[in-house]
Amino acid sequence: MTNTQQTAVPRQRPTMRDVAALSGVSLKTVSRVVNLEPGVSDDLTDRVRQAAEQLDYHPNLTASSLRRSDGKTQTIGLILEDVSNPFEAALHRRIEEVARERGVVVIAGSVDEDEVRERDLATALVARRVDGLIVMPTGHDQSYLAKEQRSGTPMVFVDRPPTFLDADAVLTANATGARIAIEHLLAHGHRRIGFLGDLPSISTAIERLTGYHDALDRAGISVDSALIRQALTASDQAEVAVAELLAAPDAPTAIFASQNLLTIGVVRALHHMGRQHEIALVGFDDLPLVDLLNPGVTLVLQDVAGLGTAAAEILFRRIDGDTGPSERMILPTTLVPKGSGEILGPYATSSTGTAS
Amino acid sequence: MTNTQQTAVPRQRPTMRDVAALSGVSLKTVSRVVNLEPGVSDDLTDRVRQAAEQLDYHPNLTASSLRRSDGKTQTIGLILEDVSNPFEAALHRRIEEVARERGVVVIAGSVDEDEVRERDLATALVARRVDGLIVMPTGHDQSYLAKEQRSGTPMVFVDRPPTFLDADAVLTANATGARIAIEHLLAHGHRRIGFLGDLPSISTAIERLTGYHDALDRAGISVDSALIRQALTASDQAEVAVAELLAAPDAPTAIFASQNLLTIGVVRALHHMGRQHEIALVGFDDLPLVDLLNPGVTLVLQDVAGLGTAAAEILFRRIDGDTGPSERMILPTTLVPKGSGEILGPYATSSTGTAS
DNA sequence: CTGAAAGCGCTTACAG
DNA sequence: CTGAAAGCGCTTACAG
Repeated sequence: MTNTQQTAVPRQRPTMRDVAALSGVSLKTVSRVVNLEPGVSDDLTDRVRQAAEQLDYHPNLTASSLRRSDGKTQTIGLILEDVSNPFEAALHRRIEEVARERGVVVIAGSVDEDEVRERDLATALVARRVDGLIVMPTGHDQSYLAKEQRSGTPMVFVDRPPTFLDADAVLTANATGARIAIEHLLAHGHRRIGFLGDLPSISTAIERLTGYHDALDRAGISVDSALIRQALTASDQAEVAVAELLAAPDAPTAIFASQNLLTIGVVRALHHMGRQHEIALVGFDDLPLVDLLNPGVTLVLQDVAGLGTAAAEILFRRIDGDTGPSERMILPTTLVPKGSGEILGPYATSSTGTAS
Repeated sequence: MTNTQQTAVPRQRPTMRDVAALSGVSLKTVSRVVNLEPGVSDDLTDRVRQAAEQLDYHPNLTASSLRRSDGKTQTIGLILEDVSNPFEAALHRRIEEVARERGVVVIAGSVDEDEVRERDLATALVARRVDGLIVMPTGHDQSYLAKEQRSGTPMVFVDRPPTFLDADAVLTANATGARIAIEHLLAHGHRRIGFLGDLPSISTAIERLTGYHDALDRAGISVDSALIRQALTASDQAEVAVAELLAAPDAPTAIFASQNLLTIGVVRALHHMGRQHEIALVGFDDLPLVDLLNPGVTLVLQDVAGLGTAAAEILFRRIDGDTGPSERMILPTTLVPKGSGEILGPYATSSTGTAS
């Protein structure tokens, strides 16, 4: 009756050997019962179960996967830029759900925009012999993963395609999404439309700029490079850029923010200037609470759930042995009018805006 | 010169044995070089390094941890309600950062509010022999973890304390935070203050209600249970609750939303009714973009970074062998006035509001 | 239906 | 300074 619970010495974890000894059978019989292999008599099955229960035996999956012929660890790796970014956290959740149905867990990690961290994390995951990898690439060269790929670690890229590597990828139709956003603004009577973009080293940033060009080209409007501001990575930079754009002569009457942090900066700038009902705005990517703003912010939404689910499903097909040629899946975007994108521009006609 | 790269058969991964054979040394010497153990001649070290490079050898951490005397997998588990919830995703990121400095990766999983999933995830993590566990508990009984704890898996609880289990916990001062929120509203001349709460089965929900009671008690105001709405789990429920509260005779002039989803519902309801400048509001937990609303929403913020960092640091102290009595760390909140909480109530005096 | 031996890829505990 | 043998906890490939 002494109170030794608090300072209990960590007992050794029981092993199959312990269960075998207690139930008076061989190791192999315990293994059969634990793995639900058929062909063990009811009597022995019961004895093993009771012994396992009594000892509180829990199988060691790492030992089992080491010996097992397929070598599966029932673990996959997920390389993100930042697990706490809402878009990526949503991606993570979808991937987790697909994995969970198969008894697989996910090791996720953040590499910011650091190529060295991307490689270090990949190494750490491979060292743990994950069954596969889902990567949102940061660096501009994923050829370092080719050896791993050939060694039998399947990998799927998400949101951004791999560079210098042939692998599956699940992407958003960034150019088309951006083009539709610009066409929406054109339809509402805007001709001078500002573009706010992220680092041009990020493939999605370039694709969205391409969509901007495409829309203007199709409309026969020449692109004015003074309206294009790139390499913006944070909302305060976007805020400054908007102030500058609107202060210039021949200022834009509408703005396209090609990433959610930049959209925040634009909203902030317009509200501070009190011009939120005058300058039209369409943003790329979701933003919470945006419908409570006045005006609401018109957004181009990616299919985050679709991206995550598809990436995970393709990965598991590969893990299951599919060796077909690499696949590229492109998911469409949706433009959701909320108010800011429907502000009429100087070229608006009486019929403008009825389409949306 | 045939193009076999595309259909390359997965080569077997090279092992230490392969490196030993190629460099003409023993397995043990390779192990010494790989683990940077001292006392290997420069000559052999070079030969081993070259062979490893040539074969593209990468050590198998799962095999090494199986044999290693400390048995560490350099992996920890994180049990959350939802990895995509902003509060939890931020927690995840902080924990990841602390882990990364030690070469440890994080397996995180979501259990929603499902006790069965909580146990299943814990089992999956233990099967992989994680070095420790950080848990945001969902169920109302964590005694099932006692055996794991005694078997030597350290664990730290975060955000919510464990039930029926003695373990470290890092928590927010929920009652105090709620009390300060109510005192803020009282100071601005409100006497009838609505309370919106989550499921009373969630400990933090109860603590925040306690803070509400405390503030009113201290002010000598009797609690009117008609103003208290509990078991609200989603923003639309909060929206309905606000409509009902404000429609009642002797309606509240201020509202305290004790959780971020509920705050969203209140904002939505007030904006729809056009009463956002009339009814005061303080919310618990962070909400993005809230400063762009009109009025901005006054919030009680938790120290998310502090919670995550502290939980991880305590866990690693335990993993390193600290066997001291279990610790409970309570982090303070911060009230950030943004406008909605400073709307004056019917009992406001001329000096009201100067304090904040 | 049951089990003894070997081995997954590595480290430990020795011996030389 | 180097290495041969044993073993971490389990599954494989047999044999009975």
